[in-house]
This record gives sequence, C-alpha cells and structure tokens, in this order.
Amino acid sequence: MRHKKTSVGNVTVLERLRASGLRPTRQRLALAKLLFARGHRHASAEQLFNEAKTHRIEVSLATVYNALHDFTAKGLLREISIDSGGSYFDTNTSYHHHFYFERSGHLEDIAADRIAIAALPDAPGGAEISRVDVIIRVNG
Amino acid sequence: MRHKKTSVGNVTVLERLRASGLRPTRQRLALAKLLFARGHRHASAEQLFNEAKTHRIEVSLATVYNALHDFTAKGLLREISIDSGGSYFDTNTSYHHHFYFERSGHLEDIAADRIAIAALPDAPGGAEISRVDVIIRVNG
DNA sequence: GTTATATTTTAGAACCATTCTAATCTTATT
DNA sequence: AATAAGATTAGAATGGTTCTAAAATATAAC
Ligand SMILES: [Mn+2]
Ligand SMILES: [Mn+2]
Ligand SMILES: [Zn+2]
Ligand SMILES: [Zn+2]
Repeated sequence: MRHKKTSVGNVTVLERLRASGLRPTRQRLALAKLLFARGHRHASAEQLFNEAKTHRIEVSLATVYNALHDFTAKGLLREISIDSGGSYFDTNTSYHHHFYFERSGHLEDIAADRIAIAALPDAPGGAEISRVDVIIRVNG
Repeated sequence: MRHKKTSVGNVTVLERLRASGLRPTRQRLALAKLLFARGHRHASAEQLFNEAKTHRIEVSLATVYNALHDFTAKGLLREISIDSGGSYFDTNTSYHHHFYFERSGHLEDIAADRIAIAALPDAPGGAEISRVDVIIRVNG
C-alpha cells in the first residue's frame, strides 16, 4: 500500500460533497473526513480546527467556519446552540433530542422515539414550525 | 403627591430583593422594577440597558449584566440561550416552554401543560436532570 | 450618628466566538 | 490553456459578555 489516493472513506465523503452541490476542495474533503469518519458527533468549530491541526491538515479557522456553515446549509450537519458562547455541529441530522451535561459541555443524543411529545401546539399566527428541540440539562 | 418614596411596585420589588438576600441598591431596584413591573417578558441585557437609559436611570452595562445574573442565581429570572449570540432573561420562572420566532428573535411562552412529554428518559450515569427545555422554532 | 466592613457599581479594557474583507488560489468549464 | 466562478486565507473587525481595580454605597457594630 504505497499510494492511497482514495480510501473508501474518501470516496464516500467526496460523493456526499458532490451530491450536495459543494465543490470537493482539499479543505472540505479533509474536514468532512474528520467529521464523518466515525459515528455521530457534536463538534465545535474550535474542536474541529484543533483536530485538523493535529492531523497536519493546513486549514484556516475561517475555512472551518465556512465549511461547517456550508455543510449545515446543505443538510449534512445541524447546528445546535445550547449556551450563548458557541455552537455545536451535529453530524446526526435526523430528528432527535439531546442531553446536555452542564459541567463538561458534552452533548448526547436522545432518539426521537424516547421522547414522546403529545399535542404539539400550533404556531401562533399561522407560522410554520421549522424545528423542535428538546434539551435535557443534567448535572454531569 | 409631592414625594413618592415608595410606590406599591417599589415595595413589592424591594421585598423580593430582600427576601432573596440581595441588597436592594438603587440600580437593582430600578432594573427589577423595569423587569417585573408588568407581565412576563423575555429581555436581553442590551434591551434592559436601553430601557434604563430611556427612563433616565443611570446604570452601567456591567451592572445590568451583574443584576441579571444575580437575579438569575436567586431564582428571580431564568436565563435562556437560543442562538450563540446572546441570551434572554425570562421573568417567568415556572416550568414552561417557548416558541422562537427565527426572523424577529421574539420568544413566546408555551404553558407547560400544552406540551405533554411522555416518558422522559433517565439521565445517563445517574446524573440529575436540572432542566428540560422545549424550543419550537417557527418562521415568523 | 459614626465607624468599620462587606458588597456593589463603574468605566473601560479584555475576552472570545464568530464574521468580514479583499487579495490570492483553486476548481470547473470551455 | 484560458476563463470564470467559487473557495481559501490572514488578519482586522464585530458584538455580546466578562474582567479589573478603583470609587461608591449598604449594612452592621458601636
Ligand atoms: Mn452559525
Ligand atoms: Mn450568563
Ligand atoms: Zn445530536
Ligand atoms: Zn418564557
């Protein structure tokens, strides 16, 4: 295995970017690989930026933000704000909820069917519901 | 009515501050009056600061933040973060939920009994649930 | 009331996540 | 290869919030 131009992960990620209409640039590919390589995760911009550094991926912080927002706009990520000092980007874009560990800042998924919301009220003034977030804060 | 050292509102607010163990300073009294004078509201620090200005209440922005956090710590307010650029302070401290109007940034209360959460999952690792927030985002 | 002590207020600096700018570079198209 | 559209970048700027340390005030002790 001397050259590994395209690993399985690479191809998958490249296809996801192309399918969403985003140009698969070196930076986006590298960041997407970091984000989507393993199971679902909740990453901050700073986290991803540092991870890139660790992997010797040269990418600016602005590009990390650009990529995260581009991915979010294309539905590859979902942005979550818990406290007013930063947001997380969730690789799990299906409908689900979260435990938020206040001490550590860690987020943990709650499958949608584990929280049954009976009788969701209609939005006032005929507004359209765009999203429902349930956040369970725990001391942990 | 030449002097009005204590109006009914003043007394109530003063008592609330004393009861919570906060010294009823001129600034806290004025801010608390603005916050609690009428029905429930969701105020940002900037909003409250400008409101104070309008009412010719001389108070620094740092004091507004200090007061909001002190009130929150004593249970007179509840802090709500929706997006990562600022938080709201809710004068309604009873258990309830929110509509969030994404266009305007407006928050509207949803009475607790209008959202029936069946089967709230236990927190992982025996952690204790400190709060459950349901935020319904609407395009409005 | 006066004094002493603890708490609060304040202006402005600092902080930190995020966004902007505009120049440079890369990708896709022809 | 030439072109045009899109992306990246360093660094400045922004905006909400917190910090600092000095001055002011509230409460407690006398
Ligand atoms: Mn964002
Ligand atoms: Mn806060
Ligand atoms: Zn999630
Ligand atoms: Zn509310």
